[in-house]
Amino acid sequence: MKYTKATNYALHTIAYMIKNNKDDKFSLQILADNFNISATYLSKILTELVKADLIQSTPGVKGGYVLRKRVEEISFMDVIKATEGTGALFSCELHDDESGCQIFKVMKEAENVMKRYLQNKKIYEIVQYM
Amino acid sequence: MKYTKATNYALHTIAYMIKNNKDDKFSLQILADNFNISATYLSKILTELVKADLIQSTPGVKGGYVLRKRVEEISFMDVIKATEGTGALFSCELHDDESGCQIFKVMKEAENVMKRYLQNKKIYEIVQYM
DNA sequence: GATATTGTAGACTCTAATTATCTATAATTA
DNA sequence: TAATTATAGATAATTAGAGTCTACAATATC
Ligand code: SF4
Ligand code: SF4
Repeated sequence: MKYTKATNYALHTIAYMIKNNKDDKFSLQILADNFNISATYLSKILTELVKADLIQSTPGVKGGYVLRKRVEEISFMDVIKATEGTGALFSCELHDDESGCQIFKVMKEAENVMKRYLQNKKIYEIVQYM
Repeated sequence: MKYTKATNYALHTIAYMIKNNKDDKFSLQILADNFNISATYLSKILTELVKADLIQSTPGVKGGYVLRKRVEEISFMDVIKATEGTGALFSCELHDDESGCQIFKVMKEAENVMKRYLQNKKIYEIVQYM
């Protein structure tokens, strides 16, 4: 069980945008060069952030990505949710109804305490130390 | 990012043993039949629990598995650690030194709050409700 | 000591997810 | 219209997860 690299790239991209003039527009190419990955690949990741309404994209000349929210409103969890999805970390198909299951309940609550922590941590808070 | 099925099987096995006379010896075949998986596959999983000293195995006639600890000492985390390993959920190779990294620090602490929760939850506590 | 029983190690297979890349297309500005 | 920028789609490589099968080692019982 590991976070995907996509989550890593997404977190870094947001951190990068906040760090380098949070109101600027950033081009895909510039951002992708930072990680040495292809622009189309990063695009797929950033498109998830667009769908999550964390950033906005505009095509065409002078286009690029720009933050959609105030930095105080962008938490680690917001980004992670966009790239990792919302499914539970623990699930099973042995019984087909997990509700009322004690094992599931514990695992789910454990997941929730982690997520609450990440929801309360904003990315801008740590950017100044990078 | 999801927990592996091996973790699911491991948790269920321990819960099963606690529920069905915690001092008995259980044969691999009996346990595997519960999940409809091959005995050798479950063996690989249970061997991890043996290495983690949670259960003990004895081969030969009248052999099987038996709990190694008092039920008060077996937490969710103990079992999960055995099957999922101890590596961090979040890691990266972009910078090769993660220590001092702010992103890593947040992600690691988030993971830790989940793990602390799971360390405090003992399996026997929920068995009675299954 | 031979035999039946039980767990383990190793080789191996199958599938699905992750991690990408490349090409083509759509939208926008100048 | 041409240049620029993001996105969708097809596709491929790699890895991790999930599982089986065969052979083997250890133990008890006769
Ligand atoms: S007891 Fe819970 S975790 Fe176990 S098989 Fe049933 S629903 Fe799944
Ligand atoms: S800043 Fe931290 S998470 Fe990002 S690449 Fe460096 S070590 Fe990894």
